[in-house]
Amino acid sequence: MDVEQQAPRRRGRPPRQRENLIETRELLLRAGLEVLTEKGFSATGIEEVLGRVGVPKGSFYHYFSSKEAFGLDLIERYGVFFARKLDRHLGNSSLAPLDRLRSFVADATDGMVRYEFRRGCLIGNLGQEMGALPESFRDRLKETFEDWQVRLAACLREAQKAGEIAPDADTEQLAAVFWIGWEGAVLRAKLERSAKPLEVFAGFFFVGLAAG
Amino acid sequence: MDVEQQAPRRRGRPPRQRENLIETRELLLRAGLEVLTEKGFSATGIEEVLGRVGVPKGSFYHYFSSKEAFGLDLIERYGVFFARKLDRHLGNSSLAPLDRLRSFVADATDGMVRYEFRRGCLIGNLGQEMGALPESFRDRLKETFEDWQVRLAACLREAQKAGEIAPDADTEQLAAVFWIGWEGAVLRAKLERSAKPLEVFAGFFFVGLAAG
DNA sequence: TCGTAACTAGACGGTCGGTCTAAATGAAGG
DNA sequence: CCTTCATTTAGACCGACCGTCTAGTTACGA
Repeated sequence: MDVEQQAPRRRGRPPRQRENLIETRELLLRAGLEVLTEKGFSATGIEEVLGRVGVPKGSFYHYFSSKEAFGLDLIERYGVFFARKLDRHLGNSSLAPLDRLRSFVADATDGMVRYEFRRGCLIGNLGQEMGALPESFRDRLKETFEDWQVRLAACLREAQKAGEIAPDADTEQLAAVFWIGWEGAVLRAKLERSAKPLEVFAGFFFVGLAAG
Repeated sequence: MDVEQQAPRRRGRPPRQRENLIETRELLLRAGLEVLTEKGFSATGIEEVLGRVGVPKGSFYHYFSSKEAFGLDLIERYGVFFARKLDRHLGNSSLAPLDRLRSFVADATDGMVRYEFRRGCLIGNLGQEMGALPESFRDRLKETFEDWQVRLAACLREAQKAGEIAPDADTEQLAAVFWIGWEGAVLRAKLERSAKPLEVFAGFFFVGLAAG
């Protein structure tokens, strides 16, 4: 799924008939996502992103006012992309609530395997880097985590109704634990180049769920 | 505990009588630890490290063959420092085994509070950055985690003997879960500038331990 | 006192992020 | 059709900074 290099670009305003052509801005965002999930923000130069898709620097600063703005856009984008994936799984009412979470775990694990554990989670990456990032990133990253947490908590409440977990369990807190641990597992999986950490954490989480 | 700036340095080989004086190399490592736990490896320039302690660039490359070598030294150093801290807690036989782990958690939490959540775990930081780091770091980081895991597993076995956790629990795996989740919690605590993630994860972990 | 090892000063080349100007092209209006 | 203007690309350029390296300074041992 690598972003393919576009053919050499013609100068000037491009013809409107380009419905099949991927827009430059879109191209930059996709490539940015790829690179930043691998290397993070500080370690990535704009030029590397540009090089991947054969877009010159002038275009970048036409579409984005700065690297910081580009990063914020990527966070937004990744948050939406991920929330959609999450909903696809957690909202799948043909499965029992906890099986929906299991299916998300399987999907995410598969995603890491597919890229040979080179790519992690953009939000986790940037969170870790926060010490070196523009302060504007912090709230966005926090909000993104909270958003995911809300979606998971809803699923856990359903699990509660279905009797899969204890009725007095704090679903909000359990959802928080999941994302805390999951990010740790992704980090570790990237380091070890192995799906083991993901399995180990998920396994423990499901056991712990039962214990409330 | 910030590394204080040394007095302006004289040129040339320093007099041997410097027992009270902190050695330059030592100074650089301490400052490096401070900065890298905050900002990671890629985002940190050696000039920032040098500036903190008033050491000129030439000295750096006298003591370390490269930034990479410096980083490897820091990993080694941090690993030892942390293992010692771990042993102090987990080997404290005046406490029940699980209380020893609790005391480590409290100590580590306190450490993060003290630095206002600006500093995280060096190993976790670099692990996340691995995509942009020299490949030589990978094994060191993995080994460090494994080392911590072994130490914790020993403590958990004691807990098992003391009947604090189920006799058939897989202590190796539980130790792995702890470090996976703990790193995630540290990441999140840094992002949120709050001890809550640490508490939330630790709380869940201890409950899950009981459930085996 | 001289030679060498230990250490420092800072120049150097290279890269990066961001800006800026020029050029190319399509769209809209007459 | 032809002019004008908005849109987008090309890439030179600048200042900042990074990691490396060489020349130089100083202490120590013989």
